[in-house]
Amino acid sequence: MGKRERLVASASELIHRNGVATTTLAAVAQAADVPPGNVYYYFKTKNELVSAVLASWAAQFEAMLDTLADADTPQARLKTLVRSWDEMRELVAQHGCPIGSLAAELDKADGDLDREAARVLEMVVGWAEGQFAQLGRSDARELAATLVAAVQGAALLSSAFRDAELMRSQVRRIERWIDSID
Amino acid sequence: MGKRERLVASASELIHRNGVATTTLAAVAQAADVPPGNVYYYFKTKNELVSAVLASWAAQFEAMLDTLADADTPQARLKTLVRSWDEMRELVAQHGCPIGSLAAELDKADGDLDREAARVLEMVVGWAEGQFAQLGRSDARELAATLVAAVQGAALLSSAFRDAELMRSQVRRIERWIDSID
DNA sequence: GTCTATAAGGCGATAGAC
DNA sequence: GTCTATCGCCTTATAGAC
Repeated sequence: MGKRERLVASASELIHRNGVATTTLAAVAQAADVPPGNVYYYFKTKNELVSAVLASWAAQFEAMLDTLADADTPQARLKTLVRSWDEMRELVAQHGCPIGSLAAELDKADGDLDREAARVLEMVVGWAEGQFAQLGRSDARELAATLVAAVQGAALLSSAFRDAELMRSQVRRIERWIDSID
Repeated sequence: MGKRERLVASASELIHRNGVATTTLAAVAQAADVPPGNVYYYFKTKNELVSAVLASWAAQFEAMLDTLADADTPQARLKTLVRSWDEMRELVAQHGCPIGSLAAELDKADGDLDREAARVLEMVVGWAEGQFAQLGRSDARELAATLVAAVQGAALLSSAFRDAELMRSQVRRIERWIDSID
């Protein structure tokens, strides 16, 4: 793994754990085993590094879409997506949803990183909307928002209460809700 | 309004808008019209100020509970609570739910402010649980988590997409869900 | 092309003046 | 009891050495 790649991976993890504001470039460099201060050779500013982290989450979501293509029905695909938050529930209970908590923090920062974070969330909502549309629902957009909001809200409560089981039970509930839709 | 009170009010607003990490004590002092650096006379540390902000949110929620006592049924009380996020949807679309986004940020900070934030959220979930219990539901805790998660998730998406209507339509949806419970 | 030394600025916090 | 001047630290970013 190249140095630039290692920096993005380290930044992703540290930002998920500590947030953008608290994560220093020195800490990212150390975690990535790169000389401190040298980060600027790969990224002109800290924001550019955060931008690369967001792009990495977007890529990870697109990779997941390939896995999802295996499932035959929209319902099965939606449930597989939702289950991915359950699978990482211990991590979610500790630091929240990586994308959701990052989007929430960047919303309060100035600059336009918040728009990039919104675009990643839009990928998820937009894909879910497509699945509901395949089910013939004219309110597909609202259903997609409901789905993603349920996941994000559960992740927020799960991390606030440090309760991984809350994430689990809410994901199960969302799965039943998906099954109830025709 | 005394200086201490003004400081807490200014801190609440600035933290909601910019987050804890980015909000400086100098900015809080200026907004509260208090000499800069003088904040330390009223609060020994920055964390103590944030703690006072959390206590102020807790007090505001308890004040709302008095209003809620007017409603006759658990359903009516729950819907009135949920509608309060709809009423401040323009603010939510800009900076998210004040309590939810604060809890999310503090979760990533060290110290035990995150536990205080969790306690405020627990007040809300615990109260909702009581309402569902009055409806005779044995799964009252899970229903309460579902309710608060739906609100918090909607607030997160609403602010990420800067879409106040998303908050509105999701609140309406939650109201219909409350009505469907017996 | 890769890395290091250092600068510039801003922050929370303190000590002590009024 | 109230406020001000200032310290010391940390962080991003740059200039220039290897």
